[in-house]
Amino acid sequence: MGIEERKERERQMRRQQIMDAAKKVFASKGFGGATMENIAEEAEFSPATLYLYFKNKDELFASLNLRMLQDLISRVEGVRDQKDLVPEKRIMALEKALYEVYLEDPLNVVNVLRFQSRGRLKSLSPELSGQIRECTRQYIRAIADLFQEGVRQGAFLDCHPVAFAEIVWSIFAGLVLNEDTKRGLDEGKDLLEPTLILALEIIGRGIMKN
Amino acid sequence: MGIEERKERERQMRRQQIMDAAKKVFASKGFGGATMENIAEEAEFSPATLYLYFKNKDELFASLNLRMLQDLISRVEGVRDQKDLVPEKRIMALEKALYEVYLEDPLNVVNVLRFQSRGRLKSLSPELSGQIRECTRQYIRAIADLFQEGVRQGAFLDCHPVAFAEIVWSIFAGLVLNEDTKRGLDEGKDLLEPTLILALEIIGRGIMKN
Amino acid sequence: MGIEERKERERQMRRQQIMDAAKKVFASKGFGGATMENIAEEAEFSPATLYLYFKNKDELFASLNLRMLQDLISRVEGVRDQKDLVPEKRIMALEKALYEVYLEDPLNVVNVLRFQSRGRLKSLSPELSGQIRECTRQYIRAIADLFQEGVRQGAFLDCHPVAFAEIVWSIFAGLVLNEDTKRGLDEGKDLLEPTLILALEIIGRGIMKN
Amino acid sequence: MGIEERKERERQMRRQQIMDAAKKVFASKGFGGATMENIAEEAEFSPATLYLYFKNKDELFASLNLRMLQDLISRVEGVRDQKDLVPEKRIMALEKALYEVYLEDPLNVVNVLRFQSRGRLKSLSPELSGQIRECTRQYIRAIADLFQEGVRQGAFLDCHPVAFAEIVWSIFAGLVLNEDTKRGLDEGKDLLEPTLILALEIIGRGIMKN
DNA sequence: AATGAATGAGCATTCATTCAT
DNA sequence: AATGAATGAATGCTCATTCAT
Repeated sequence: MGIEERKERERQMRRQQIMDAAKKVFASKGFGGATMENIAEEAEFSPATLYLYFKNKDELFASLNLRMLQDLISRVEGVRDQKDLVPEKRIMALEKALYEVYLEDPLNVVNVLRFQSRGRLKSLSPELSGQIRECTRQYIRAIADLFQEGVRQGAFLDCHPVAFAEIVWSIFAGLVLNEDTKRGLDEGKDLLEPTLILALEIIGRGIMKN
Repeated sequence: MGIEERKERERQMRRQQIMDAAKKVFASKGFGGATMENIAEEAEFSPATLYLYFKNKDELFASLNLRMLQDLISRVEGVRDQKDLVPEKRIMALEKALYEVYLEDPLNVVNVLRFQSRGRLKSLSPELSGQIRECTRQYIRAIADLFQEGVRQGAFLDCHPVAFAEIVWSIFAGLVLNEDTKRGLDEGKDLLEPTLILALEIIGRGIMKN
Repeated sequence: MGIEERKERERQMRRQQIMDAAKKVFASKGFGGATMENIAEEAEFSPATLYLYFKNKDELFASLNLRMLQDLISRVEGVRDQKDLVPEKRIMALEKALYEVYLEDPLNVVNVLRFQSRGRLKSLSPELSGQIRECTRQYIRAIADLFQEGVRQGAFLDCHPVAFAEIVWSIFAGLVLNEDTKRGLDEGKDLLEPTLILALEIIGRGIMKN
Repeated sequence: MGIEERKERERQMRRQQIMDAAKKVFASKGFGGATMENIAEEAEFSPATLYLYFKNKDELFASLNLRMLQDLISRVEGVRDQKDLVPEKRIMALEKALYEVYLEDPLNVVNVLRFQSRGRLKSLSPELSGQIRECTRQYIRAIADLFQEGVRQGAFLDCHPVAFAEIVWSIFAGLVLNEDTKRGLDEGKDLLEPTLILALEIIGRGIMKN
């Protein structure tokens, strides 16, 4: 019925509302520093209400991760599927995709990277942590595919595509965290993009067959 | 004189003792999970005693960072100063240096990387955050120098050496964190070194002239 | 008319439904451990609906008490009214009546006994606590009457019948709780009935004239 | 050393202080109604301090139980060991002992009885719950011994002494709870003792041979 | 120098209850 | 009549930190 649908839609909107608030708060205070009350306030709900939509703080945080990962996946898969681009261009398109994910929500990307740590999030439901695991596989897979294609075309050196994907991802993650650390030390301006471009150029050259 | 020195030496020893304990505890429980009492127990001191040697938990943690950073610096500077190696070899020596830092104390490297965030760094005393800033500059500088030398010798493409240094460092950091995350998800085995080698090989090829 | 009656009947049925659910839930989790949501789920209603039939959790619980007390009263009065039995037999019939009340719903008898405490009773609405008071009077009265009759017949010693009634009731209550406690400690088997029989035999002998 | 001893003594005093406060608060609000903060206030400590002396609320409460049970045991064993009394007198001495335990702290006896329920106290350490179990055995054993002695002397009927002990204990517990319930309903005065005396007289007569 | 003792300030989470629909 | 949604108000418990001794 239309009424059922509307209810469900409203429910999703409120969930979204809470996630948006959480994003802001986690971004400004970090996971440990943010309290459920902070988030509730920001979302203009009572703390108890948060628990109607998320089982606990860990799951709320993880849902943010998931959202970011899904965004990442769709962008990276987009690049993977642009089969018409020459390999070099695709590496640059990958750079762009990663950077866009970062731009979407810089602080939260940092948080996700920092907290996606072994066992740090203790009370995740199996489903959620399964989904996160799955997403992680998926974007690594997409990057690997993209690279594999270049190998197939004879453009790239033939090395383990998943390792390669992890390297690309690590550069991204490492640079993002490095940027955050530097700003913690220096209040400098954001130099992520040029460095990321440079990095992927080097990588690109590095795997190009002669 | 002698007596003063001895006292100071003893003081340093106890400091060391505490740092060793802290390293263990932070490594196994993370920063947030570790309590000052846990650390005190491990160090066989009372919690109050810790505060005679470290202003607070953050600074104790940061001191650990510092130790790791100093280790890192000395190793990287060692590589920089081996002027006789050909550029390619030096990049591999750099890889080795980074990996040794990791091996020295994997869990703590992870912790350092995860927690050196904007928010946390700002809460440190000016001296300590100054020292950390200085160390960060120093190892980045050392890597940059090492690379610069290659440029000077005409072996490497001429790009911003500091950016290059950051890229190398980010790969290291990113791979280390990635490894840790993967282990949290999958309990897989440690594949850091081969991936790190591959990464630096690619990077090496990528910056080689012609 | 007929329609009104039907409505009322349906209303009573739903009330009953809720009470049945509550009985189960209180029995398995205790008063403090049971939540209104638990009960609602068991009753297949929404929590809000419970409040259409009971003012609050306390009153819902107390209604259960009342039901048990009414069962108790009718059984005890049944014994009292069996005027043809010789006094000894009537004491044994009383034992049987008490034990049947227990069998009817052991866990709830325990709950009633444990929670009918000063503090809780005072928080009930005057009507409900009045009803409970009345019931308590009634079954004590019935036991007292039963005993009084024995005195009148010259079979029993002449002591305060209400005190006697309270003693009998206390033995029952005490043994039931003791049984429950023991099971909490030892997981032993249910020895209530033989002990209850023994107790009433002793009591019986104790009040028999010579 | 004297200094060690003094410290230990002080520690015990503070523990005692907390237990006294807890006793008051539990007595007036019941277990569920009392908060750790209430107790802390009454004890003139901070809530956190309570946790230096008791692992959690359950254990604090159970420690009170233990104290009461130990008092009970020592009194009942006292009666058991007065071998010179004739059986009837010893039953009355038992009555006195039980009543004294009650007088020592009426409200808490009620609480102990109400909450010594299967599984109600969830987070007890095995030691503590073991001690409680042991105490329960001990006082039942003592009453049983006392009765057994009467059997041996040929004064009492020969029935299962432990069952007998449980009956006596149940009468006591039942009357105490009944008293509390009545006061919840009526604010009447305390009639426990005469009823308890009567009950034990009846019991006494009931088990006397001929 | 070392610490036993104490605590202030928090914080995630729960749940009985209400009310607009 | 029934309920989905929301929440106010608690509360047990933790921990970094201090300080008298």
